[in-house]
This record gives sequence, structure tokens and C-alpha cells, in this order.
Amino acid sequence: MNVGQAAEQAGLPVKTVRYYADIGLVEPQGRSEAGYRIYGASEVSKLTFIRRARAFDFSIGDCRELLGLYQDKSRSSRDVKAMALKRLEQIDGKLEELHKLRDELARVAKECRGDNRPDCPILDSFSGQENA
Amino acid sequence: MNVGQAAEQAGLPVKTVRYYADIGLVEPQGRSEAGYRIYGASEVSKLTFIRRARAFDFSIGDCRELLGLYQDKSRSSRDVKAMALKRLEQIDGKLEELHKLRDELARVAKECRGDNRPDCPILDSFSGQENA
DNA sequence: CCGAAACCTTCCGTTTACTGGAAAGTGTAG
DNA sequence: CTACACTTTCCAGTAAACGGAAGGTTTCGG
Repeated sequence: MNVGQAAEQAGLPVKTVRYYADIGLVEPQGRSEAGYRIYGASEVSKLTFIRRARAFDFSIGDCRELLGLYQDKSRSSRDVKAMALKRLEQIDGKLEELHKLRDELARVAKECRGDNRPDCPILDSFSGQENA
Repeated sequence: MNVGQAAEQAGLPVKTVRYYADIGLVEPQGRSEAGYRIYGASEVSKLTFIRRARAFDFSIGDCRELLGLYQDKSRSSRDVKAMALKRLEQIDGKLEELHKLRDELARVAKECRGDNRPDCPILDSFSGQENA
């Protein structure tokens, strides 16, 4: 199948699939006489795999590593779990940070009357003139 | 004061302060005879302002806009509040997404024994072979 | 069989918000 | 005077693609 179909099956934009081929992440089975990339079910699996891993915020580098584990039938699940737990930790950190951010922004937004007058607690908080 | 001191006071890397000058976000008061950027308290305030806004995930474009409002003494707080609420919405969306992600990753990681055997629910979930 | 539409190719530039480094000039402390 | 810290500009690169141009291919319909 051509790149378009492979992309559709994997749920990725065509450009992205080509990009992944360019960086050697998922190379097509081969090329047609006209130079078209040819993909098979196995490549679609890998692309799908990557789409999902990316949705978990794994970097392309991580994906490369995970794909290696994915294809290595003799890998130990320990390695994979270690990566997953590390990522989980990162996500938790990000979540916490984002939560704090959200709450602070919500707080200052709530304090702002949102009228025609210029005084605005939001901007005050940015400039470090909070009265809290 | 020179760029280094301004950066320190604003809590930003020197490179970043120079970058902000380059893109016309916060330009120095002037230049010394030797061509050194000269900053004053007012610029440091703006830099600090931007650092904080950036911590709220506002883009540079947003910061430019906010800085305009910040400096415009006749602005209405309504405009600022509208921006803040929009950003809040975005953050909430991101939070929700990240939460789902976290939970799913935690779930598959928990199911993974993490031993020397190759079977791994984490990788299975990536390739779409979940049994859930 | 021809022409248009819908594919596909490569290449190049753009994006975001910086960061790093090189080469060279300047200011300062001892 | 010299070492060293600080500054300048410029160039390149990062992540992970996206957008578009110019051109080749395939396929569908008449």
C-alpha cells in the first residue's frame, strides 16, 4: 500500500509518515518502480504503535527505543516498565505544575472585575505586585 | 545596568533577555558607548512580567499583547480577563488530557510484571492489542 | 485515448522559544 | 599588564513536524 493508505490506517498525517521514514523511524518495505513508498501491515503496526506512544508524550527518541523493545522478542518487560514508570513520574510532575498554574490563574482571574476600568489583578500578579 | 544584571533581576537567562530584545519584545533603554545593552528598572519589570506570563503558558505573542495592555493605562480589565479565561480553558483541556494519559499509562504499567519475560502489557497497549 | 483529478515524489522554508558556540571587543581586579 | 569575566554579533541547531512549490504517476470517466 502507498503512504496515503498507510497513514490513514495508522491514524497519522501523510506528512508525518514520510517524516518518520526520513528520520529512519519507520521505513517503508520498499519502493515501487515509480519511487512510491510501499508499506505493509507490519509497518502500519509500528506507525500505530508510535502514534500511541506519542500520545503518551514519549519523545521520538523514546519511541525509537520502545520500538526496539517492541520488535525485540527477547526483551524483558522490566526495561519497558522502567521507561513507563519514568515517564509516569514526568507526567505527574507536569500535572502538578499545571495544576498550580491553573489554580493561580483562576484565582487572579476571579478577582478581576472584567469591566472597563484599568485596574486588573491579573496584570498586577504578572508584574509581581500581588497583595496576597 | 547591563544585560547580565537585568537578566538576574528578572530571573531569566541572559540569552533569553537578548532574544527578547532581538524580537522587539523588551528593548533596552539604550546602548553604552561600547554597544552594551543598558536596562533600567522599567525593563526589568517588563522582563519579570513576561517571565511570569510565560510560566502561565502564555505564548510570546500573547505576552506581546499582554504587555501592551500592561503598559496601556487606559485599557479595560475586561480584555485581560478575556485572555486569562481563554487560557484557563486551554489549560483545563490540557489537564484533562494529561490526566487521562496518566491514568492509562499507570494502568498498563501496573499490569506489567516487569520481569525478564518478554510479554508486556505496556507494549501490547501501544500496538493496539489491549484486552481491556 | 485523452484529460482531469487525485495521488505521489523531493526540496525548501517556517514554526516556537529559545540554547549553544565561536570569534572578537570591553571592563575590572590585582 | 594580565588574567578573567562580561559583553557583542552571527550562525547553527533543537523537536516534531507543517505548508507549499514544482513536478512525476495513476486512475477514473467520457
